[in-house]
Formats: sequence, structure tokens, C-alpha cells
Amino acid sequence: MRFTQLLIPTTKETPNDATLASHIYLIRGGFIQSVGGSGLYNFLPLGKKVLDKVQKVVKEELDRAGCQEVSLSFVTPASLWQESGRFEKYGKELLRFKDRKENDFILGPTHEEMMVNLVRQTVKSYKQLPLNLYQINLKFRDEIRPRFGLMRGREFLMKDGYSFHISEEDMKREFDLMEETYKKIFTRLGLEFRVVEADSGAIGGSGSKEFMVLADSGEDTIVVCDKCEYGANIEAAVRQPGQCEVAAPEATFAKFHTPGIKTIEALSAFFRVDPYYLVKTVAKRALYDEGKSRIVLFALRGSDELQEVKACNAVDANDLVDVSEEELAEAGLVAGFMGPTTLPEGITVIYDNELKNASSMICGANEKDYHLVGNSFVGIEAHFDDLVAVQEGDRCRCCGGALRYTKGIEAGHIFQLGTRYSEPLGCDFLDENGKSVPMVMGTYGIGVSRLLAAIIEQNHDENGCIWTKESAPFDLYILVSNIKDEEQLALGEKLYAVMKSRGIDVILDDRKDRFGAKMKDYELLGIPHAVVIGKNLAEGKVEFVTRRGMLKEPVAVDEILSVVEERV
RNA sequence: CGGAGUGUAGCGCAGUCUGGUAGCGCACCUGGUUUGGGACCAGGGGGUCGAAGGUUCGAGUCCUUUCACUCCGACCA
Repeated sequence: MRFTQLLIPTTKETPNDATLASHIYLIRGGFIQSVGGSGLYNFLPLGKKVLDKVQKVVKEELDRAGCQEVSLSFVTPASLWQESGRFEKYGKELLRFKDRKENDFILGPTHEEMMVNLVRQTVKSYKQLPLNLYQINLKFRDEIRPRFGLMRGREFLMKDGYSFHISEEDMKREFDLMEETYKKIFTRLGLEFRVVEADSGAIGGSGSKEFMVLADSGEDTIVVCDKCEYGANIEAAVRQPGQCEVAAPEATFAKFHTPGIKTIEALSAFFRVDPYYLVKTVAKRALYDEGKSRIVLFALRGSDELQEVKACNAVDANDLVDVSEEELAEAGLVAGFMGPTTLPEGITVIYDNELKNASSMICGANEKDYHLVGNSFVGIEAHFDDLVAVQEGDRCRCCGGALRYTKGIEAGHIFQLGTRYSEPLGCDFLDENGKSVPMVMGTYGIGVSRLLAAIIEQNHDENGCIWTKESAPFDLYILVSNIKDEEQLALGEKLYAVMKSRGIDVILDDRKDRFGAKMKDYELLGIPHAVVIGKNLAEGKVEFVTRRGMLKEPVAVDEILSVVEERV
């Protein structure tokens, strides 16, 4: 393609709302165009080309793994979602609307219901299983706060796959196959990533893993081990139980006057006791369907922090919100002096696992200005669950190594769904005995448009994009320094024709602009390699440029073709 | 939804306090010069000043209402 014939509206100026490298360069390079802000983007020719290339890698690897591509309707009748119960449950991110006949519809944010519907209508026998169907299609989620360009748009391109099996074991086999397939995809795209344990979130299901592209600008915090392969999203990370070198305080059970001592720090100082031996009691309002809610207390060691996602899962709530002091008072609780024992009527408490069999603990007395010392939780009957947020420096449960935080961009997520959708939606098959059983499912997603952003986040410098081999919009950029110089132009045209005939996807910068302007655009666009035809043509030489590191090597004209073929 | 802010040419902004001809830079068009790191000269095109209502002889500017977007916090591929 010739630059002069392509729509590549590059700009010098940065849009004022863009802060992330990927956002800035995708806009400045004319890859995408914002549509009135608010997380909607048009893909211009170059952006569309990159999108197609990324999509091609995804498709090739999935097809190789035996998956089949389909395309589901984007506008979805609400009835399916009412059947699964998610029409109400999904919340405001689900865009709902009515057609002219006043029927409810949604724009698909994910397609479990649709795919299950497709399969339940067409698959009846164990002989037709297993099956892995996927699509690469638009999704719409009315995000609370879209931002960072393609990183968190409202409309985005996603690959979503769903597998159907006769048994748990077969689903796990497919889950492992998908993990391997995803690794191949991200590796081919040239990404540095990590597979981590994850929370299953709104999709539901048991085992789930996320594919995190490592980048400081990532929105997710992931916990990784220094020594072993362990990695997990902070929402799901586990550790070896905490320990304390200081001996437990010796005290028999008693009520203690602690005027105005409301925080863990103050309490620790007051009793001269390590926070490890204090009980931190966090109150949250748990929200459920149909506007129901209740106040729940979460008890953990004073040295630990509550992980909200874990807490939310522990009480099976849709969401947790903070509780005001007034609401606490109404429920008979006193902020600053709450404790898991001696509770008023109707308040539930969840204990962190690490409080199991703890003794010599100090907690709030649920009475203003009083704490209880010498509490023992040995052998108590209570709801215990994992509630702690893993901190940097905690010990790895697998190998004892030190855990630390890093940032990642969630580019893929795979779930072991089980029968969470197949059962309510009646997606059954007849087994060998003629018995009707629900299919066991897995689901697998990749944020395809987000990948463009992720690639740039990991591959850029201060002048622009550096596309990886499999994602680049072109393989080679031929830059004619001065098109008025007939010799330069002629060579450019000749190389362009030859490269094209050799199957190299090449763009010829045949614009009238000066060298500097063209070079700046080359760097901004981030094509992996360039051939610069300019001044040193007088000595029979051109330059071979490598975008990463901006390495420039003089090459004799008659050798350039072989250099390109070898290195591009 | 809570807090902060912005809407003026395709993009980035000034003008609003103190009402009186709609401006600047980039981009774009024409002609000419220039050609190894975002050139220069001359000429030119492009505006419901977010929307509605009001005050006024006169509103981008003052008043009221409203909409949209951006930034900081809870969601997700």
C-alpha cells in the first residue's frame, strides 16, 4: 500500500484525556478514533488491520485446538437472560432496551445464555460431545467508568468460547487444553504474560485462571512468588498462615475499659500487644437480589486486611458496601468496639480461616469503650472462610518463597463452569444409559481489542508504538526521503514492487513531506522494520532500520532484498 | 453514585470576571521556494460558541434549567 492512498490521520498533538501510552499512540497514529468519548471507538484502516492480525492468531490457534467458530446475534432477547436469572442480577452494565413491540432486549455483554441455547437445541446425545464453540464478536458493557482507550471501552471485541462435556473430567481436560492454547496465542503475539489463579466473579463457576499481560499500567494487582510459578490475582491469592514472633499475651477472659480506643493501632499501643493478637472486625452491608441486604461482620487478625472480593464470595452476595455509623447503631453495633462474640440479635459474623483455634485474642465488646481480652476460638462452631488480602512479603503456600505484587492487564480468563448455566437452562443430553443429564461446561474469553492496547503498553518508546511481528499492520516500511529525487523514488518504487511480489506486506511512504516528518510518523506507527532510501544512495547504499531500539544499518542496494527477506 | 472540572472550527486552546465585529496554534485548500529528524512565504476555506429558556437596544460573556464529556474512588475481557 502507498501512504498517500491510505487514510492514516497521524497527529502531533496528544488528545487531552489520554494518559496511557497505548491510548495516546493508538489515537495519534490514526489507528482508532474516539466516538464522542465515553468508551466508543472507530477503527480506522490501520487499526482494523492490526485487529485482524491479532484476530487471525487467535483464530488459528483455536481452530488448531479443535474449536469451531460461530457468530451469535449481538442483540439478544431478554427472555433468555430472564431464564438464567441474570436479567435482574447483572446490574447496570447490562444495556437493556425495548423494540417497537415493547419487547425487552439486551446487547450481549457475554454470551453464555445464547450459546447454551444454541447447543440445547441442537445437541441431544453424548455422541455429539465434547464440543467447543467460540466467536469473535462485539460485546457491550455499560461500564461505570470507561477509560484508557481500548483498555476499557464500553463496546469491545472479545473472543468468547464455550465448551460442553459429558463429565467433569472431560471439561477439565479441555480447560487444560485451553490454557495451553492461550499460552500459545499470547506467546505468538509477543507478549510477556503470567497465568494466575483468579476469582470467578459474576460469570460463576469453580476453577478459573486469568492471563495477565505484565505492565505497570495494568489495572489488576497480581501476587507472584519469587521462587516458584505461583501467581494469583489479589482477589484470589492465598498464602501460608501468618505467624507472630512475639508471644501471645497472657490473660484470662475479662472485660476491659478502653476509653476512646477505636483503631487497631491504638488498641495495640494501649495493651502493648502485637496486632496479630487483636481481632479486626469489619462491618459491611451485603446486597442481594430484589434489593435485599443485611449487615455482616468479618473478623480477622488485626495484622491482616480484608479482601472484599473474598468477603463478598463468603456471604454469596452480589456486592458489599460500607455501612454508616448510624446504620451500625441501629443494628446495635458500636463503631470501633465491634467484636465477633457477644453480638446483638440477627448479625452474622464470618471468621477468617486464620482465626481458627486462635486464643488469647482481644476483640471489641460491642459496647462503647470496652474490649474483651483472653478470647479463645478453639473448637468453636462458626463460619470460617478465607478473607485476608495477601500482603507483599507474605509466604507462598506452595514453596514458602516471598510473595510480591505486580501489575497486570487481564487479557484472557478461563473458567470451569460446571453446570451453572446448563442446569437452569435445561441444556441436557442423553448419556449411554439413556439418562438425561446436564452438560458440564467451561468458558474461555480473550479481550481481543484490549490486546492491541496491551501490546502497546508492553512495546513502545517515547516516540511511538513498536508492534510485534504478528501484530504489526505492515511487515516493512519503505521511506523515500525525497520523492523529488528521481533516483530515490525509482528505487523506492522498484523495491516496493519486488517486496510485494515476495509476499511481504509493505507500505511505501511516498508523501511529499520532508525526511523528518516521515521518520516521526514511521516511529509513531511502529512498523517493525523500515528501508530508508535517502542521501547515501549516492554511495549505492540504503538503510535498514529496526524499530525496536531504532537501529540503523547501511546496506548496499543490491543486498537489501536478501537482508529484508532474512530479517523481516 | 460520591467528589472535582470542562463544553468555542477536525484537534489543542484563548476570549467569559468588566455584554458591543468570532480569535490563536496544528490540520486542510491554492501558488511558490525547500527536502536526513515534525520547513518557509503569500493567499484561502471552515463556527447552531453543548442545548433550551430568560434579562438586555445588543449575550460566547449575565440569570435559570438541562444535556454531554473528562479526571479521582467501588466493576471487568
